[in-house]
Amino acid sequence: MIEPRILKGFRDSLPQQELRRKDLITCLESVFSSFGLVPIDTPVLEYTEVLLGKGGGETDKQVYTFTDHGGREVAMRFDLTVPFARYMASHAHELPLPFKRYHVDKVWRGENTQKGRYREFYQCDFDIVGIDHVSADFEILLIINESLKRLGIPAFSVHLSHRGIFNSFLADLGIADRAPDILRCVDKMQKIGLSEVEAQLQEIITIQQTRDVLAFISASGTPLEVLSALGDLCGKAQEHIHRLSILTDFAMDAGCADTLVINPSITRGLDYYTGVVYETYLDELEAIGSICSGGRYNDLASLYTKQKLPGVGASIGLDRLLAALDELSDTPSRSSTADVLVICMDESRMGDYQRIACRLREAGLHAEVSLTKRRLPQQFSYAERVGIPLALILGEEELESGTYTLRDLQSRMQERLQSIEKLVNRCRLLTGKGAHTL
RNA sequence: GUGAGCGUAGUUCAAUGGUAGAGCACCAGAUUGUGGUUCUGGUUGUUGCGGGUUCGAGUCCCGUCGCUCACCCCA
Repeated sequence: MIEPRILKGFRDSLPQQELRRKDLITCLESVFSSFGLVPIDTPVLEYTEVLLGKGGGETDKQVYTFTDHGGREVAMRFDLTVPFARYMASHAHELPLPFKRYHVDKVWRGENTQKGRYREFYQCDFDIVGIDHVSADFEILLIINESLKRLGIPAFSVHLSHRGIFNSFLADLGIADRAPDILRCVDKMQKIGLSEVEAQLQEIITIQQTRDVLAFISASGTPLEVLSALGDLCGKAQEHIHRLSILTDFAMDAGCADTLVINPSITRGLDYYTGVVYETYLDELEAIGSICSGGRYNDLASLYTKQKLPGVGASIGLDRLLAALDELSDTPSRSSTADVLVICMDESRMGDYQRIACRLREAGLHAEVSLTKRRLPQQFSYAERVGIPLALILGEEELESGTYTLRDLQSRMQERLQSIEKLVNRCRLLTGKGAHTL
């Protein structure tokens, strides 16, 4: 016998979790579509040189690579953004610009595991490519907002910053060459706090420079107040600050400014961001970290093409978001999609059971039939355990008289219905599924 | 990848180196067309896996796999 084990950092998904994930993805996709974004797909495997580019970075060590049967050096995608850059370079001439896409799929990273951090996980990306314009930055912000609202998340905030402002500020201090280290350090602000960041910064730059940097990232208040403070600290970045202020104006006009926070300590670790950057936190679950982040990257496709393809986008951490939704909602999750369980009273009447179940299915209801005769309590318990709300009892009496006994498993009330139409209507009412629902 | 802690029944947890246990859950029956109570009976298991020390290992040692935490990085 072979032990049915699975690899570290890889997981099976039981129906209960998988249904929740699918529901979540369906909801997000409907939001994306409502903005006119279209779905795309790219291969799981790419040439190693395509994914790693010039290479040398920290991500290289985490990428699964191997030599295929034809001697090619191949790599599994570790995010959806880099393959997308390659995709745009390959197909830009076939696509309308600006191009808006979304992509939800698995990616792989061979790093060490931790709670909520796995070697195989889902990413959910949405981007607008082909224009470098504040309107695109704003639309991404709006999509983040709408997504979280539609998921029923009560309170969240989108933290916004701009790489260009910070870089210009660092250049003024004469420490632009250490920008990547400083950004990485400042990015930990949320997690390790101000004093720890200060200590780490002093190992990179002077005490005075550290004070300046801390003053910069500590600016807080309303978006307008922060922008004004940044303007004082960083005169050469007026263009970038102006862009953020237009973005803020748009957000106010669109009625989504209440979730907006300008937070200069947000930098994003990745070095390919060049403009606005986003991080999204749940007010009630800050400890879980950012559940949606992204930003503007204006040089991403330059590895693959001379054509200028500026883009802006964001990525939702589905696993984190699922964990968050689990904590926030108290509704029990189901492991069935059925609305009605047709009870088996007599195995020789299976044809009748399925015939009636099909009538329910044609009416848009999900009907599952018990395949063997078991004691009634067992069939009821099964339905309740997997989350099927209704049971349809078709015994000798009902089949002879053409009637239907419908039981509400939760209330344990049941009633006799005189026709299939009445049965359908009653099921729709009890499950909250209107006639229009499919 | 580096460092640390943990791994016993489906689950939550016990067991001075000396016969592997309890609650909950689960299954069967009392009740073959009605599940929430009660009663009776039952399975709870190669103590993650593999070696070693010992008369004897869940317990001590080594290795391995997995989980958790920190670093790193990030979703």
